Amino acid sequence: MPELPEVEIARRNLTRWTTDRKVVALTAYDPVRFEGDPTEAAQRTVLAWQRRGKYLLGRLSGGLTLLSHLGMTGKWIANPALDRPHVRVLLQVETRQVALIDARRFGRTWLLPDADADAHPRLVNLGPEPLDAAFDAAGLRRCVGAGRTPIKQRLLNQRVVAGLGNIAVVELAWRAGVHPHTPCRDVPDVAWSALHDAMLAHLNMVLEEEDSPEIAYMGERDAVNPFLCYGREASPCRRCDAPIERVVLSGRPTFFCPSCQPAPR
DNA sequence: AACGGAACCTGAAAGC
DNA sequence: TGCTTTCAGGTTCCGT
Repeated sequence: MPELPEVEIARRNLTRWTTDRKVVALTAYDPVRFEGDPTEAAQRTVLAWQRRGKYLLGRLSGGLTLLSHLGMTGKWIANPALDRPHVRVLLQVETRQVALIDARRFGRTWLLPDADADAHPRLVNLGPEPLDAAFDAAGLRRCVGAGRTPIKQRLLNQRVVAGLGNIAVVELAWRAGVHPHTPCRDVPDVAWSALHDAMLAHLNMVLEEEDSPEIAYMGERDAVNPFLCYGREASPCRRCDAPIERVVLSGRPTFFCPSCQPAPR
């Protein structure tokens, strides 16, 4: 269940594993979730891996891009065991192979000409990158706007900001002391810099905490909950000891502290 | 336009 | 123990 930090870690791993190497073969085992002709990747060189929101773009020589979205359970790993289940895409380069593992099959992969990838409908409407140095608290406020929609729902919209997921939004609302239900127009002026700080603090914490060749997502065996509020229903709030509550907002599990994140009137 | 709900999928965990 | 239900860090689509 990858969000921005997990996708960024995948980008760094893929860069380390495949950049400047020649593609021996690209294989798609799940045609329904793969668009394009995988055989066209052979003999090309992997030039670079980029990230936009939760999307990975693998640039190949000769003007082709391998576009990848990890869905809910996708992850790129190096040299998978031969009996590893759920291998959906296999990219073999000189000296190594990397695989997209995706149990739930919500992930999607495309092999497209660069121009088609850059103009892909999934990418063109994405909001700004949270980690862009030019994206500050004022920018966040501007993108979110002043409507009646709950702040959590707005921040989950990839057109508003690209890359934030359910956990990130739960975490940054807790960090900033803002209730997830707060209508955007009612977010206090002083809260915007707190929200922006919280966003960066959360993303950077996860980038550091989960940096590894294979991330164990929540729910997988061995997974440890590294988050401050998410998934901690009924546990004491790390700031004030009040029990964390769980509700459903926009169909997604939502955790908050009723004491440090007072409900909007 | 905005919003809720269903759909797309599977497997681990909880419930009976 | 074993069958059933619930739930999950995403996104699109469709009807009201």
